[in-house]
Order: sequence, then C-alpha cells, then structure tokens
Amino acid sequence: MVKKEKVTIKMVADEAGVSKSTVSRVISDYPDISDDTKKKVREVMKKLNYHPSAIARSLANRISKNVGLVLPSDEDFFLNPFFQESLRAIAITASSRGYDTMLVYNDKDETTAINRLVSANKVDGMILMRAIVNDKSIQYLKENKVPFVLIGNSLENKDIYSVDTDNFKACQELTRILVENGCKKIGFIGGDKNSVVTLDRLKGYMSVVKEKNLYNDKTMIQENEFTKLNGYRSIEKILSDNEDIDGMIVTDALIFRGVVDYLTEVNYGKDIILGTFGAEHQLGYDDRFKVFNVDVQCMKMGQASCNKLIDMLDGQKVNKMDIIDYKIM
Amino acid sequence: MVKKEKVTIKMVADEAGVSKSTVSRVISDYPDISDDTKKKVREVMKKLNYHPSAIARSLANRISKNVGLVLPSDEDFFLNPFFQESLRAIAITASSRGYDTMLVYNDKDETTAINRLVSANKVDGMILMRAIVNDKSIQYLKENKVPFVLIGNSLENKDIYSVDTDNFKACQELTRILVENGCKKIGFIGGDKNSVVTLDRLKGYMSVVKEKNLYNDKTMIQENEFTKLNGYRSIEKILSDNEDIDGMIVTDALIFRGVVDYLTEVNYGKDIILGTFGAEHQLGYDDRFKVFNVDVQCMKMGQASCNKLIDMLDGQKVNKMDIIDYKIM
DNA sequence: CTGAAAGCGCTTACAG
DNA sequence: CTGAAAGCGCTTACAG
Repeated sequence: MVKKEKVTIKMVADEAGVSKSTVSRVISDYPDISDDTKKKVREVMKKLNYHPSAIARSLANRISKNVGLVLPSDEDFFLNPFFQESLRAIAITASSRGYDTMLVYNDKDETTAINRLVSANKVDGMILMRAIVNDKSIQYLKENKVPFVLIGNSLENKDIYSVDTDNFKACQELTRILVENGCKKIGFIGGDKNSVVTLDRLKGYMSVVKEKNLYNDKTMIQENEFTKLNGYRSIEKILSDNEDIDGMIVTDALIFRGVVDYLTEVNYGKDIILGTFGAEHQLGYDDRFKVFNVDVQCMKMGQASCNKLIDMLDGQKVNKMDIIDYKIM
Repeated sequence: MVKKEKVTIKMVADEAGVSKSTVSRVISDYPDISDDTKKKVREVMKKLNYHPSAIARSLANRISKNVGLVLPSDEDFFLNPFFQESLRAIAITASSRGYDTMLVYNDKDETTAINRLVSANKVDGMILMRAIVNDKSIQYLKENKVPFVLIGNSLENKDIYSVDTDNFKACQELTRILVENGCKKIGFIGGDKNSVVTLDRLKGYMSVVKEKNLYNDKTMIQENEFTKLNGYRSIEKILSDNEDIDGMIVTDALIFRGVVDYLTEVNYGKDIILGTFGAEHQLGYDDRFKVFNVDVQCMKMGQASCNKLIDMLDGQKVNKMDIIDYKIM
C-alpha cells in the first residue's frame, strides 16, 4: 500500500493542468468557471481523493464553518433532557448545512471558555442554550460583535437574535386548563430563580392566579434547582404547608419526576392534577396520575436556532425573535 | 471606543521590540528564551489583549487542539443518559487540558461525517462513544491512522485503544446477586443486538444461568432498542410467556424505566427482583420495587477516555485497554 | 474564463 | 538566546 500523503490543492491543479486559483474556484463553485474545466477538476479531485483543508480555508477567508454551542456548566441544569435533545438537533442541522459543532461549557459568571473559542477564531457564531438574569455571556458576545442566537429570552437584552417558546402564554394556558378541570388551589414548582425560563413561566402562572382570584400563598411556590430531588422536596414542603392543594404546575421534566416520586410514595393520585413542562417521553408517570404537559418541542427549537444562526452568517435577513409553538396535551 | 482590530503576532513583536519567532516561542513557552524577554513579551500580550489564532497555529504545525466526539446518530441510542453524562465529562476534561470538543453524529454504516472532520484536519483525534458489531467507523479510523479511543469493546478489533466497563463481569455479578436473593427464574432485557455492550452483558447473564443451572427459555430474553417502550413491551412479553419469573436483568436505564412503568401498571412489586444497569439518579423507581443497579460511572469513563486520547496525542505511553470500575448497589 | 502573486497568522529548521 | 526566511494550504483582488 502506498504511503498516504496529504493531497493539496497544488497537486490537484498540476494533475488537472490548471492553476490553484482555478481549483479553488471550483471548490467554492464559482459561477464563471467553464463547465469543461469544472468537470475536469472535479474528476481529478475525486481521483486523488482530495479534501480541502478546512484549516487553510479558515485562515485565508476567516470563516471556520464551525458553530459554537454554549452549554450551562452546572451539572443539574445540563442533565435536563431539553439540552440533550436540542443539542442533537443543532448538531444535525449544522452538519446538514456544512457546519461542524463545537461544544463549550460555560460558567455562570465567566466568559473565559467562550472567549477562548472566539478569540482563537475557532467559530463563526454561537448558540446560547439558556439565559440567566444578567447574563455575562450575552454581554460578552454583544460587545465583541460575535454573531449569536439565544435559545430563550433575555430580560435585559431585547435587541438580540433569539428563538424561544412563549413561556408566559404556555404556562398561562396550562394553569387555565387546571382551573377548567376544577382546581381551586394550585401550587408552583420551578427551577433556578435566575433562569429566565423559570421567571417567564412563573409570571404566566401568577397571571391566572390573579385573574381567577385563586387562593394564593407564598408557601405554594417553590423555586430551586433543576433536579429531581428539588421536585421531591418541593412538593413535600408545599403539601405539608397546604393540605388542600388540588393542582400543581411544574416547570421541568426532571423536577416533575421528583414530584411524581413523592406523590407515589405518599399514595396521592388524581387528587392533585399536574401540569408540567416536558415532552411525553421525558416525563414518566402512569395512569394513577392526571397530567397535562406542554411540549416545547426542543428538536424544533434546536433546528430553528441553528438555521437562524447560519442564515445570519450567510448574510440573510432574519427576524430578531422567533417563537416556536408548543403543544399542550 | 477604538475600532477593534485583530491583534496579531506581528503587532506584539513590534511593540515588544523582538521578532515574531521570539513571540511565537514565548507563546509555546520554549525553555531557551531568556526570562527577561519572556516577561516583556507576556506583558505586551496582556496589554494588547493578544490571543494567538488557533487556526493559523493549526495550519503551521498541523495540530488543531480539537478532539472529535463521535455520537450515535440513532435517536433512541443517543437519548440514553449515559451519553449525556459522558459527553459532559469529556468536554470538561478536554477543556481543562486546552482542547476543544467537536461533535459528530455518525450513522451505523457511514463514515462520511467522520471523514469530513478528519480530512479537513479539524481534529487531532477522536473518541468513539460506542461500538457496534462490525463497526465501520473503527475500521475507517484504523485505516487512516487517526488516533482514537473507544468507549466500549470492539469484538473484531482487540488492538485498539479503549476504555470500558467489564460488562461481562458486572452482569455476572448482578445476576448472581439476584440468585443469592432467591431468584430461580431470571429474564433478560437488552438493547440493540448489534451493540457490543448488550452482547457482553448477555454473556455475563448467560454464564450464571448455566453455572447455576437456572431454568432457561428463549422467551425470557428480549433484545431490541434502547428505549423505554422496548422495556415496557419486552417485560410484558416475557411475563405473558413466563408467569413464574422472579427476577429480571435490564441492561439500560431507559429500558428500565419502561419496565418499571409496566410493572407498576400491572401491580407487580417485590415479587420480581430487578437488576439493572444505570446510576441511581438515572433510574427513577420507588420503594415498591426491589432493585439492584450497577453504576458504570459514566463521568469517570468520559474523563478517562479523554485523558487517554490527549495523552496519546502528547506522545505519552498509554495502556491499550483501561477498565473502569463499576459499583453495584 | 483563468493565472500569478500576495496574503491569512502562525511555526520551525537554520544560522549565528 | 534570537532573527530572517520559508512554508503550512488555501483565497482573492487584480490583470488580462
């Protein structure tokens, strides 16, 4: 077997009897190259099994063909199925458009990881997978004029590109459904208080509580982390303070699992109607419970955010904010 | 505010009154540069907020400082919490060693995605997150002499670098525990038959079944996909064919959830002892069940695989195979 | 429609 | 201990 050597543009050019410039142009599929030479060059490329070096291209034209994915570094948050599924959708979408995906784990108050990717020119743009209150990453990306799209909603930055669920409306609708099903006293369990998603959903819930004049007590609202344990403890706490609760809003699949665990343990069933965020397959509960869930369609979100970023990089005009529809079932 | 311009090595060199070569050498921390100039150059770099272009470095020295992560593209498989947790460990480990992580989703019988990353020089090495029978990716990486480490076990390739759980032994131990707890007739539910993990665990189970001369019927063994639904249907099938089953081995957290769902529905409890793979927090079940689980410690696996790959890239000597210990509880 | 040449921002023998 | 120069493999005005 012949020793493999990296095939370069030079070798293709020589073999095809044209200049490097010409080869370069057929790589990029320039319109003003004659069909004949295009064809010839392509044949040679195939014959030589030539693949342009992305690195060299990047250096020459400052385009990396990489998108950066910014994930929360807090374990609890990341364990959320939402991330796993969006991440997959993003990577697959990127790939289908000729981009590769780079991962960054980002701390709440640090931008060093992001900074590294950006200043090393490793990515053309970024996707942020959550927004927290007073988000440093968003600040950084704006200041450095890095193209990015946020999955979520930033309270402080309304002029950025984003893709989001209408969490206020979704949670409002969900709460109303519980009311229509007879609930008089509805509790709320959310994730991290600094997470904008939690806040938006809380507002939706509150709006119905006020509108319908439902009984309302602070002990009915718990916000902590995005964990199963939090769900377990929060529902325990709420029930011990409010025996007569007949409905619960839960903002997250992981938390929901903890809630179901506790309710199963103490033998609750349909006495409490549950409204939760999360797709059916992420939840896990059985017939003993009555559950309404809003599916925010993370696959769609991931896809939309990635397409939006790449459209931006392509210089296309895109909306500032896109709202992805949810499904309540 | 001054318009931001990319700071290059040239500008640092000029400002510090040295040559580009020298700056380059202090970037790489060469030993034979005088402390004085090192210090001076570093000051200038900081003052100018200089960050070397990773792209340019890559082109010059053919090192990308990226590791590629090869994930299964089949949705079912990927949804497994195992991947999510290993992935995070890998990305964090890579980052701590100055590497960034690139994602590739790979089809069973295709190597195009991998090929793209490799031939474009975007990565220095790869981590494969599973092995299937007759794995094309492994073949490809071997042939192209791409450094890689496999998380798992390849039946056909014993000469590659890998990190794995001793799945045979773990499943053997798990099955024995069920026997010690009085089980006489133990079923088995696994994931994809083409997945080596499933095969290894099945062998461990079978070895005990034979050793202890347990009743053994093909209808007690189900292998399908890595999904919750599969768990649900498989246990249903097994129970309908074998009413007197008193133990079940389940190879996967997601499948386990389906099993628990079904058993809950039909009001089974401690009559069947469950042995499963998956960490406590991935499982989700309650006191009604008696469960033993083997935690393969995915964080450790991810970490070990990434460190191993980077050690290899650094030219260090590493073991061919590393076995990560598991915990049964 | 195509080519020669400069340039992208680094690294690294080589020479001193 | 340090510098000048060539080179990594592309792209892209510019000229024809």
